[in-house]
Amino acid sequence: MTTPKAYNPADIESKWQAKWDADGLYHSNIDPKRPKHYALTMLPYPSGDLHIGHWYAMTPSDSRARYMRMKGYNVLFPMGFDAFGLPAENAAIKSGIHPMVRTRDNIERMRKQLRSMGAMFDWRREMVSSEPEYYRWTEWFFIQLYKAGLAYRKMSPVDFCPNCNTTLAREQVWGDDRHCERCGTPVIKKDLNQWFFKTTRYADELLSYEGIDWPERVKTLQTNWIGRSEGASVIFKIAPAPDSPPISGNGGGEGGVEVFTTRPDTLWGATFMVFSPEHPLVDEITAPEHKAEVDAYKQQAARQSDIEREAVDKEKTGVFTGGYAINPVNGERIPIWIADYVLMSYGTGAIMAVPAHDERDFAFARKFGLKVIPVIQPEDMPALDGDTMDVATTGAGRMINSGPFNGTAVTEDKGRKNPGISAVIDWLAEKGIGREAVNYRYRDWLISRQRYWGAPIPMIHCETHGWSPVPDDQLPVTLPEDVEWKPTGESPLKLHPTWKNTTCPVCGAPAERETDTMDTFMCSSWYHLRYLSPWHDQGPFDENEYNYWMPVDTYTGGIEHATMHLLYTRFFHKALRDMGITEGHEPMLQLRNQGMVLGEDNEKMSKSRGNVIAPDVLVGRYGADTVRAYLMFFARWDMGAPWDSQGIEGSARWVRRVWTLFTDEVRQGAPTPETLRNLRRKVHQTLKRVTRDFDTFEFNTIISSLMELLNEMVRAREAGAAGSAEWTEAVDIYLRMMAPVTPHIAEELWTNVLGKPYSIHTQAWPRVDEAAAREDELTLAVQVNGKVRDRVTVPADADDETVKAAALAAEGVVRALEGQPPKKVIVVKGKLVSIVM
RNA sequence: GCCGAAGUGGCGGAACAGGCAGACGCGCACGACUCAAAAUCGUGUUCCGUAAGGAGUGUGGGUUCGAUUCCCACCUUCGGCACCA
Repeated sequence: MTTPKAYNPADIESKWQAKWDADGLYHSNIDPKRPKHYALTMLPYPSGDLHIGHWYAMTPSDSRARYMRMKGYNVLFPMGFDAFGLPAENAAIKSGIHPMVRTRDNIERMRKQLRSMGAMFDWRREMVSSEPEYYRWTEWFFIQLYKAGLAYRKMSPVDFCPNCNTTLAREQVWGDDRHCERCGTPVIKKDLNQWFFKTTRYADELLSYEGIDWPERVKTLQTNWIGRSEGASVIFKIAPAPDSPPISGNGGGEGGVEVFTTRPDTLWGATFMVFSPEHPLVDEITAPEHKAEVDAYKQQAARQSDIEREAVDKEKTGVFTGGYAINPVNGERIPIWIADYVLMSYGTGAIMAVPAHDERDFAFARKFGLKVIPVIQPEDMPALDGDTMDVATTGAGRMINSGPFNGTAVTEDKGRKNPGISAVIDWLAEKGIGREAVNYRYRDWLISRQRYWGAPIPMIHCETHGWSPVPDDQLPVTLPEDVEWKPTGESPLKLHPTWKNTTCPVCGAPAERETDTMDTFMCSSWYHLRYLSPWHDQGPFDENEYNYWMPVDTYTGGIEHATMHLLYTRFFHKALRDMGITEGHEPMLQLRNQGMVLGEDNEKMSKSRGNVIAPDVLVGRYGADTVRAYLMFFARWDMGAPWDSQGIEGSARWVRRVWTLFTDEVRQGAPTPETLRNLRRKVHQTLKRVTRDFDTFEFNTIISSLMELLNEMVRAREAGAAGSAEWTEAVDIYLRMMAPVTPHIAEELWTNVLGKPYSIHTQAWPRVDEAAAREDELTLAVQVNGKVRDRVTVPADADDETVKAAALAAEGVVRALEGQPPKKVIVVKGKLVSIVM
């Protein structure tokens, strides 16, 4: 036994961290005898310093991983770094420090900070995405996707600063006028040939969440992001101008343009077409007298961001091209306009406009005086008149002005479930004008980046043989260190004098490497696989490790990744599954998201606002255990909350009071049986709640339950309970419950102060004694006409008649009844009695 | 504008089958210990009211013996965004 001493977190924490490390206490190894639990938390970008937000994400995740370990699972809880990306390259441009040097320095600092957390990370399994041992396999995965036919090249516009001569990320384009963050020059669009993955091939499968326990919120976000809609694809022929050459067409054969619509039942009401200003046919269809106007409109549309173009309350704009199309269902000649509310990136970039039954088309038609023809008559409305109607109707009704379909019922349903739509689709197919079609908002994944600090795209281009993947035995294609990363308008790798020169894998002739690098989301799509065996050099992972640990059982991280990262990693897993590399349909079975810690001013934390909370400072002042406890306590984990630097005092007090209670000299007293019974009951009730809350990720109530039990124990100790068997049990269970939350002080009290066998972190989670947790008697509220008038205490097993009698005899009830007999008495077992007068 | 989440004391939050609103903590007030302060400990703390009592979970309705919880309408805040054809 150690003599009582003051609580000194700095000493305790560094001592135990060193010992756990030396003993390999947190090494996770395959053990077929135990059930496994792969707990994964989103890996940080090595920005330089650990942020309180990292702690908020990671420490509750660590606590839960520790809890699972005590429950008997063989737990894997790894950590690594998502180390490629823009900030390191920007810093290099500004300061001249090589991205690799900066990244390695930052990682070194963050590793230290992460260790101060006292988490159960198995550091032998650390991965760093910017090291060749890792990105060798990122490249290898690219090649597998390429070989599976999932990678292709396509022209695609990027934001470009003509002054800095560089491609800009969305975050580098500032302001309403869309200028370059660095120099203020207005940004332009530049078309580049880039690599894509066919994520859309998996769109339908990604819409199924079968077998995974993910928050509804995330599933809804992903579903909306994929945006599946059912309808029809219809070809509109372009009406040739009297003396112009024939029109080339766009996917619709000779002289036709393809359009997707969810409302083929309204085709007879299509009185004009609208093309996106970027549509490839615009120049061809534009009549000479409209050319100047069309070109001017195209220019101003290109200057806007998608978000501006998509703003709902914006006044509709557009110009007439002078061209006409033929409505295929009735042969009408209809004008073609261009407008920025039609986006090239959605559907086919051209729409048929039905102003009578679409709000945007209606606003557009009214503004520009275009024809409105109603074709769906709602049942309970007076006959619609295209000239006088003042709002588009979008609901159900019967088809009118629609040739063979007049009288057909149209419901509110979408797609084939709607009889009107279904009938028209069949008719279109029969006539060869259109077909049933499904459209997605989801787009293929653009992975090319005109950057240095990323994984090279392992492709070689030969004049004769086109693109070939780099042969496996030449992987990885490593980044050269001697590059010019100052912006030049080209990928830095392209400017390197020799790096891009290689030979064609097919013919051996001189050839060039791809000089773009990969999107960092590519690196983070498979990092959970690298953790399994970062030492493995025969493949991305060791199959034995995969077979034991995968899939990820619990994935924790921020909600902001709901649509990008979490969809990419699901796509990745499914694509690899189809190549036989992974198994199962989903990589992560359970997902839980934490909310955001805001600054004390209730704003998002940022350096520029000066409201950033540094965990290092807090650890220095209070110790890691207190910071961990406070982060679990101060807000609902899935909600987050503004930081409160006074509130942490409460957690600090709790930790100190535990220390005092367990290190004070034990003075044996003469406790009453009731004191001991009450203590035991509280202990097991608390255990029950804490167990449930760990299971459901409700961390804040774990801490408050532990605080409550501490208060009870302080009272019991004053009543002489210390030294009793009940007290010994209470202390034992208390420390086990505390261990996942505050691992250092729990270990110190367990091993050093109480002299129990090292380590507390290898102990089993205690079992609830239901009999001990049960209440002997209950205090019930008695309501008269819904108002609490008194309380009665009855044995827990009292029958309803006994309870009723006690309630009616209670003083406050008698007074409220004023001598009148109750109309009804309701006894709610264990809760209350409700009397109706 | 649409989608999602949320509105409970001075503050963070609790209430987990519709059943005692405000657990736990912060802050505050008073007290003990101190020459004093800090730390620690104790008591109190939703609002109105001296009290009895009354009101009260964003607002207005509804269902119910009983609603923070369920239903309808609305308001506000936060997050995301697609004028999605």
